[in-house]
Amino acid sequence: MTDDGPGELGDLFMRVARTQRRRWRDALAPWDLSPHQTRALRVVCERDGVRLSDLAESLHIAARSATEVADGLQERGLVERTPDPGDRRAVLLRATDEGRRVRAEVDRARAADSAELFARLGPEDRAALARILRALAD
Amino acid sequence: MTDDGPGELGDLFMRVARTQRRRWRDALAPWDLSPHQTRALRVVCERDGVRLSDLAESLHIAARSATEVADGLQERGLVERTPDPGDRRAVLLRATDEGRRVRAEVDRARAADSAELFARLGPEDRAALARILRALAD
DNA sequence: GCCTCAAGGTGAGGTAACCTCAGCATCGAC
DNA sequence: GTCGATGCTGAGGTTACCTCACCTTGAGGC
Repeated sequence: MTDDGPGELGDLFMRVARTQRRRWRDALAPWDLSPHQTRALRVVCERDGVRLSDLAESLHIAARSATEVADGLQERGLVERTPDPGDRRAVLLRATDEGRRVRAEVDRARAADSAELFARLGPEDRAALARILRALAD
Repeated sequence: MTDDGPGELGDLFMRVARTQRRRWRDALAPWDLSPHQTRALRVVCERDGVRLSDLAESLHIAARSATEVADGLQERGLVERTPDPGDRRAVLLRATDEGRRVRAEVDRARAADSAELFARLGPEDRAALARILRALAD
Protein backbone atom coordinates (compact mmCIF):
# COMPACT_ATOMS: atom_id res chain seq x y z
CA MET A 1 0.00 0.00 0.00
CA THR A 2 1.20 3.47 -0.85
CA ASP A 3 -1.85 4.98 0.80
CA ASP A 4 -1.05 6.11 4.32
CA GLY A 5 -4.63 6.94 5.23
CA PRO A 6 -7.66 8.76 3.96
CA GLY A 7 -6.25 12.19 4.72
CA GLU A 8 -2.92 11.59 3.03
CA LEU A 9 -3.90 12.91 -0.38
CA GLY A 10 -5.33 16.10 1.05
CA ASP A 11 -2.27 16.73 3.20
CA LEU A 12 0.06 16.17 0.27
CA PHE A 13 -2.00 18.47 -1.85
CA MET A 14 -1.95 21.27 0.68
CA ARG A 15 1.75 20.85 1.18
CA VAL A 16 2.47 21.36 -2.51
CA ALA A 17 0.00 24.22 -2.61
CA ARG A 18 1.77 25.92 0.28
CA THR A 19 5.08 25.54 -1.52
CA GLN A 20 3.67 27.11 -4.63
CA ARG A 21 2.01 29.94 -2.76
CA ARG A 22 5.32 30.76 -1.09
CA ARG A 23 7.15 30.63 -4.42
CA TRP A 24 4.64 32.94 -6.02
CA ARG A 25 4.85 35.35 -3.15
CA ASP A 26 8.62 35.48 -3.54
CA ALA A 27 8.43 35.77 -7.32
CA LEU A 28 5.97 38.66 -7.05
CA ALA A 29 7.82 40.46 -4.26
CA PRO A 30 9.45 42.99 -6.62
CA TRP A 31 6.06 44.54 -7.37
CA ASP A 32 4.99 44.71 -3.74
CA LEU A 33 1.41 43.71 -4.51
CA SER A 34 -0.72 41.75 -2.08
CA PRO A 35 -2.41 38.60 -3.41
CA HIS A 36 -5.73 40.44 -3.43
CA GLN A 37 -4.26 43.39 -5.29
CA THR A 38 -2.73 41.08 -7.87
CA ARG A 39 -6.01 39.29 -8.34
CA ALA A 40 -7.92 42.57 -8.49
CA LEU A 41 -5.59 43.94 -11.14
CA ARG A 42 -6.24 40.85 -13.18
CA VAL A 43 -10.00 41.22 -12.86
CA VAL A 44 -9.91 44.89 -13.80
CA CYS A 45 -7.69 44.23 -16.82
CA GLU A 46 -9.91 41.48 -18.10
CA ARG A 47 -13.34 43.03 -17.77
CA ASP A 48 -12.89 46.68 -18.64
CA GLY A 49 -14.98 48.88 -16.39
CA VAL A 50 -15.53 47.01 -13.14
CA ARG A 51 -17.78 48.20 -10.35
CA LEU A 52 -16.43 48.12 -6.81
CA SER A 53 -19.22 45.77 -5.85
CA ASP A 54 -18.33 43.41 -8.69
CA LEU A 55 -14.72 43.47 -7.60
CA ALA A 56 -15.79 42.63 -4.05
CA GLU A 57 -17.71 39.65 -5.32
CA SER A 58 -14.82 38.43 -7.45
CA LEU A 59 -12.47 38.66 -4.49
CA HIS A 60 -14.98 37.21 -2.01
CA ILE A 61 -14.62 40.14 0.34
CA ALA A 62 -17.02 42.75 1.71
CA ALA A 63 -17.83 45.75 -0.46
CA ARG A 64 -16.10 48.04 2.00
CA SER A 65 -12.88 46.08 1.66
CA ALA A 66 -12.92 46.31 -2.12
CA THR A 67 -12.70 50.09 -1.70
CA GLU A 68 -9.38 49.61 0.11
CA VAL A 69 -7.99 47.24 -2.48
CA ALA A 70 -8.91 49.74 -5.19
CA ASP A 71 -7.32 52.54 -3.15
CA GLY A 72 -4.07 50.60 -3.06
CA LEU A 73 -4.02 50.03 -6.80
CA GLN A 74 -5.00 53.62 -7.51
CA GLU A 75 -2.22 54.98 -5.29
CA ARG A 76 0.25 53.00 -7.36
CA GLY A 77 -1.30 54.38 -10.55
CA LEU A 78 -2.38 50.95 -11.79
CA VAL A 79 -6.12 51.63 -11.99
CA GLU A 80 -8.30 54.72 -12.09
CA ARG A 81 -11.83 55.44 -10.91
CA THR A 82 -14.23 56.77 -13.50
CA PRO A 83 -17.91 57.57 -13.04
CA ASP A 84 -20.33 55.04 -14.46
CA PRO A 85 -22.17 56.89 -17.26
CA GLY A 86 -25.25 54.72 -16.71
CA ASP A 87 -25.50 55.02 -12.91
CA ARG A 88 -24.23 58.06 -11.11
CA ARG A 89 -23.96 56.17 -7.82
CA ALA A 90 -21.47 53.72 -9.22
CA VAL A 91 -17.75 53.93 -9.88
CA LEU A 92 -16.01 52.01 -12.63
CA LEU A 93 -12.46 50.80 -12.25
CA ARG A 94 -10.27 50.85 -15.35
CA ALA A 95 -6.70 49.70 -15.74
CA THR A 96 -4.18 52.36 -16.69
CA ASP A 97 -1.48 51.63 -19.27
CA GLU A 98 0.91 51.13 -16.39
CA GLY A 99 -1.59 48.73 -14.83
CA ARG A 100 -1.75 46.65 -17.98
CA ARG A 101 2.00 46.64 -18.23
CA VAL A 102 2.42 45.48 -14.63
CA ARG A 103 -0.27 42.88 -15.02
CA ALA A 104 1.52 41.42 -18.03
CA GLU A 105 4.82 41.33 -16.18
CA VAL A 106 3.28 39.69 -13.14
CA ASP A 107 1.53 37.11 -15.28
CA ARG A 108 4.75 36.33 -17.03
CA ALA A 109 6.69 35.98 -13.79
CA ARG A 110 4.08 33.72 -12.28
CA ALA A 111 3.88 31.55 -15.36
CA ALA A 112 7.65 31.23 -15.43
CA ASP A 113 7.67 30.21 -11.80
CA SER A 114 4.95 27.61 -12.36
CA ALA A 115 6.80 26.22 -15.32
CA GLU A 116 9.89 25.86 -13.17
CA LEU A 117 8.01 24.06 -10.42
CA PHE A 118 6.29 21.62 -12.75
CA ALA A 119 9.38 21.10 -14.89
CA ARG A 120 10.44 18.24 -12.66
CA LEU A 121 7.49 16.25 -13.99
CA GLY A 122 7.65 14.53 -17.35
CA PRO A 123 5.28 15.66 -20.11
CA GLU A 124 2.90 12.75 -19.56
CA ASP A 125 2.75 13.43 -15.81
CA ARG A 126 1.98 17.08 -16.48
CA ALA A 127 -0.82 16.06 -18.81
CA ALA A 128 -2.18 13.60 -16.25
CA LEU A 129 -2.03 16.21 -13.52
CA ALA A 130 -3.84 18.75 -15.69
CA ARG A 131 -6.55 16.24 -16.49
CA ILE A 132 -7.00 15.25 -12.83
CA LEU A 133 -7.03 18.85 -11.63
CA ARG A 134 -9.65 19.76 -14.21
CA ALA A 135 -11.80 16.96 -12.90
CA LEU A 136 -11.40 18.24 -9.34
CA ALA A 137 -12.05 21.84 -10.28
CA ASP A 138 -15.55 21.04 -11.58
CA MET B 1 -2.81 20.51 -27.17
CA THR B 2 -4.67 20.63 -23.91
CA ASP B 3 -2.13 23.03 -22.49
CA ASP B 4 -3.49 26.57 -22.46
CA GLY B 5 -0.18 28.15 -21.54
CA PRO B 6 2.68 27.83 -19.13
CA GLY B 7 0.73 29.21 -16.17
CA GLU B 8 -2.30 27.03 -16.68
CA LEU B 9 -1.18 24.19 -14.46
CA GLY B 10 -0.32 26.50 -11.61
CA ASP B 11 -3.64 28.31 -11.85
CA LEU B 12 -5.56 25.07 -11.88
CA PHE B 13 -3.61 23.85 -8.93
CA MET B 14 -4.27 26.93 -6.87
CA ARG B 15 -7.92 26.82 -7.78
CA VAL B 16 -8.32 23.31 -6.46
CA ALA B 17 -6.23 24.20 -3.41
CA ARG B 18 -8.49 27.16 -2.68
CA THR B 19 -11.54 24.93 -2.92
CA GLN B 20 -10.05 22.47 -0.49
CA ARG B 21 -8.94 25.17 1.94
CA ARG B 22 -12.46 26.55 1.97
CA ARG B 23 -13.95 23.09 2.50
CA TRP B 24 -11.59 22.39 5.37
CA ARG B 25 -12.37 25.71 6.96
CA ASP B 26 -16.08 24.91 6.80
CA ALA B 27 -15.58 21.36 8.06
CA LEU B 28 -13.53 22.61 10.99
CA ALA B 29 -15.82 25.51 11.85
CA PRO B 30 -17.53 23.65 14.73
CA TRP B 31 -14.30 23.69 16.73
CA ASP B 32 -13.60 27.37 16.08
CA LEU B 33 -9.87 26.82 15.67
CA SER B 34 -7.74 28.93 13.35
CA PRO B 35 -5.57 27.09 10.82
CA HIS B 36 -2.52 27.91 12.91
CA GLN B 37 -4.15 26.66 16.09
CA THR B 38 -5.14 23.43 14.36
CA ARG B 39 -1.64 22.94 13.07
CA ALA B 40 -0.13 23.78 16.44
CA LEU B 41 -2.37 21.29 18.20
CA ARG B 42 -1.17 18.67 15.78
CA VAL B 43 2.47 19.49 16.42
CA VAL B 44 2.01 19.45 20.18
CA CYS B 45 0.17 16.13 20.09
CA GLU B 46 2.82 14.49 17.96
CA ARG B 47 5.99 15.58 19.70
CA ASP B 48 5.20 15.57 23.38
CA GLY B 49 6.79 18.50 25.14
CA VAL B 50 7.26 21.25 22.58
CA ARG B 51 9.10 24.49 23.22
CA LEU B 52 7.44 27.71 22.16
CA SER B 53 10.42 28.41 19.92
CA ASP B 54 10.07 25.00 18.26
CA LEU B 55 6.39 25.66 17.70
CA ALA B 56 7.22 29.00 16.12
CA GLU B 57 9.60 27.30 13.74
CA SER B 58 7.08 24.61 12.82
CA LEU B 59 4.46 27.24 12.09
CA HIS B 60 6.90 29.56 10.31
CA ILE B 61 5.99 32.50 12.51
CA ALA B 62 7.94 34.72 14.90
CA ALA B 63 8.57 33.44 18.42
CA ARG B 64 6.37 36.15 19.85
CA SER B 65 3.44 34.99 17.75
CA ALA B 66 3.79 31.40 18.94
CA THR B 67 3.08 32.68 22.43
CA GLU B 68 -0.30 33.93 21.21
CA VAL B 69 -1.17 30.70 19.43
CA ALA B 70 -0.32 28.80 22.60
CA ASP B 71 -2.41 31.24 24.65
CA GLY B 72 -5.41 30.50 22.46
CA LEU B 73 -5.05 26.75 22.82
CA GLN B 74 -4.45 27.04 26.55
CA GLU B 75 -7.56 29.17 27.05
CA ARG B 76 -9.57 26.40 25.43
CA GLY B 77 -7.91 23.86 27.70
CA LEU B 78 -6.32 21.96 24.81
CA VAL B 79 -2.69 22.38 25.85
CA GLU B 80 -0.89 23.27 29.05
CA ARG B 81 2.39 24.99 29.78
CA THR B 82 4.84 23.09 31.95
CA PRO B 83 8.35 24.16 32.94
CA ASP B 84 11.17 22.47 31.09
CA PRO B 85 13.05 20.45 33.73
CA GLY B 86 16.29 20.83 31.81
CA ASP B 87 16.13 24.58 31.15
CA ARG B 88 14.34 26.91 33.49
CA ARG B 89 13.99 29.60 30.82
CA ALA B 90 11.96 27.34 28.57
CA VAL B 91 8.31 26.31 28.62
CA LEU B 92 7.09 23.00 27.29
CA LEU B 93 3.68 22.65 25.73
CA ARG B 94 1.82 19.42 26.35
CA ALA B 95 -1.55 18.37 25.02
CA THR B 96 -4.28 17.79 27.57
CA ASP B 97 -6.62 14.81 27.28
CA GLU B 98 -9.19 17.18 25.83
CA GLY B 99 -6.57 18.41 23.38
CA ARG B 100 -5.87 14.88 22.19
CA ARG B 101 -9.56 14.20 21.85
CA VAL B 102 -10.16 17.35 19.80
CA ARG B 103 -7.14 16.66 17.67
CA ALA B 104 -8.45 13.20 16.84
CA GLU B 105 -11.89 14.59 15.97
CA VAL B 106 -10.44 17.30 13.77
CA ASP B 107 -8.18 14.83 12.00
CA ARG B 108 -11.13 12.55 11.37
CA ALA B 109 -13.29 15.38 10.02
CA ARG B 110 -10.56 16.60 7.75
CA ALA B 111 -9.78 13.13 6.45
CA ALA B 112 -13.46 12.54 5.76
CA ASP B 113 -13.68 15.79 3.87
CA SER B 114 -10.61 14.97 1.79
CA ALA B 115 -11.98 11.55 1.02
CA GLU B 116 -15.19 13.16 -0.19
CA LEU B 117 -13.36 15.60 -2.43
CA PHE B 118 -11.12 12.98 -4.00
CA ALA B 119 -13.88 10.42 -4.27
CA ARG B 120 -14.78 11.72 -7.70
CA LEU B 121 -11.48 10.35 -8.98
CA GLY B 122 -11.06 6.70 -9.81
CA PRO B 123 -8.58 4.61 -7.78
CA GLU B 124 -5.91 4.78 -10.47
CA ASP B 125 -6.23 8.55 -10.76
CA ARG B 126 -5.88 8.86 -7.00
CA ALA B 127 -2.75 6.75 -7.11
CA ALA B 128 -1.36 8.80 -9.99
CA LEU B 129 -2.11 12.03 -8.18
CA ALA B 130 -0.43 10.80 -5.01
CA ARG B 131 2.65 9.78 -6.94
CA ILE B 132 2.85 13.12 -8.77
CA LEU B 133 2.29 15.13 -5.61
CA ARG B 134 5.01 13.23 -3.83
CA ALA B 135 7.37 14.10 -6.66
CA LEU B 136 6.44 17.77 -6.35
CA ALA B 137 6.74 17.82 -2.58
CA ASP B 138 10.47 16.97 -2.70
C1' DG C 1 -44.31 65.31 -9.20
C1' DC C 2 -43.40 63.17 -4.79
C1' DC C 3 -42.40 59.24 -1.47
C1' DT C 4 -40.27 55.42 -0.16
C1' DC C 5 -37.25 51.86 -0.31
C1' DA C 6 -33.14 49.66 -2.29
C1' DA C 7 -28.47 49.91 -3.86
C1' DG C 8 -23.40 51.88 -4.60
C1' DG C 9 -19.64 53.71 -2.34
C1' DT C 10 -17.11 55.36 1.67
C1' DG C 11 -15.94 57.43 6.59
C1' DA C 12 -15.48 55.80 11.26
C1' DG C 13 -14.18 52.57 14.22
C1' DG C 14 -13.37 47.59 15.72
C1' DT C 15 -10.87 43.00 15.58
C1' DA C 16 -7.51 39.27 14.66
C1' DA C 17 -3.17 37.89 13.53
C1' DC C 18 0.85 39.03 12.49
C1' DC C 19 5.20 41.88 13.48
C1' DT C 20 9.44 44.43 16.12
C1' DC C 21 11.56 46.05 20.14
C1' DA C 22 12.66 46.05 24.93
C1' DG C 23 13.06 43.65 29.19
C1' DC C 24 13.70 39.88 32.30
C1' DA C 25 15.43 35.30 33.78
C1' DT C 26 18.50 31.82 32.75
C1' DC C 27 22.22 29.33 30.43
C1' DG C 28 26.98 28.29 28.93
C1' DA C 29 31.64 29.62 28.26
C1' DC C 30 35.47 31.90 29.86
C1' DG D 1 31.72 36.06 38.48
C1' DT D 2 31.09 38.16 34.10
C1' DC D 3 29.14 38.35 29.71
C1' DG D 4 27.04 37.42 25.47
C1' DA D 5 23.37 34.31 23.77
C1' DT D 6 18.82 32.24 24.41
C1' DG D 7 13.67 31.66 25.75
C1' DC D 8 9.68 33.85 26.71
C1' DT D 9 6.52 37.78 27.03
C1' DG D 10 4.66 42.88 27.69
C1' DA D 11 3.95 46.93 24.93
C1' DG D 12 2.75 48.85 20.94
C1' DG D 13 2.44 49.07 15.68
C1' DT D 14 0.72 47.36 11.00
C1' DT D 15 -2.34 45.20 7.82
C1' DA D 16 -6.29 43.43 6.10
C1' DC D 17 -10.33 42.27 7.03
C1' DC D 18 -15.06 43.38 9.19
C1' DT D 19 -19.80 46.04 10.60
C1' DC D 20 -22.42 50.13 11.06
C1' DA D 21 -23.92 54.57 9.69
C1' DC D 22 -24.25 57.94 6.22
C1' DC D 23 -24.93 60.22 1.79
C1' DT D 24 -26.23 60.10 -2.96
C1' DT D 25 -28.73 58.16 -6.60
C1' DG D 26 -32.08 54.97 -8.83
C1' DA D 27 -36.64 52.85 -9.52
C1' DG D 28 -41.27 51.90 -8.73
C1' DG D 29 -45.74 53.13 -6.67
C1' DC D 30 -49.34 56.72 -5.85
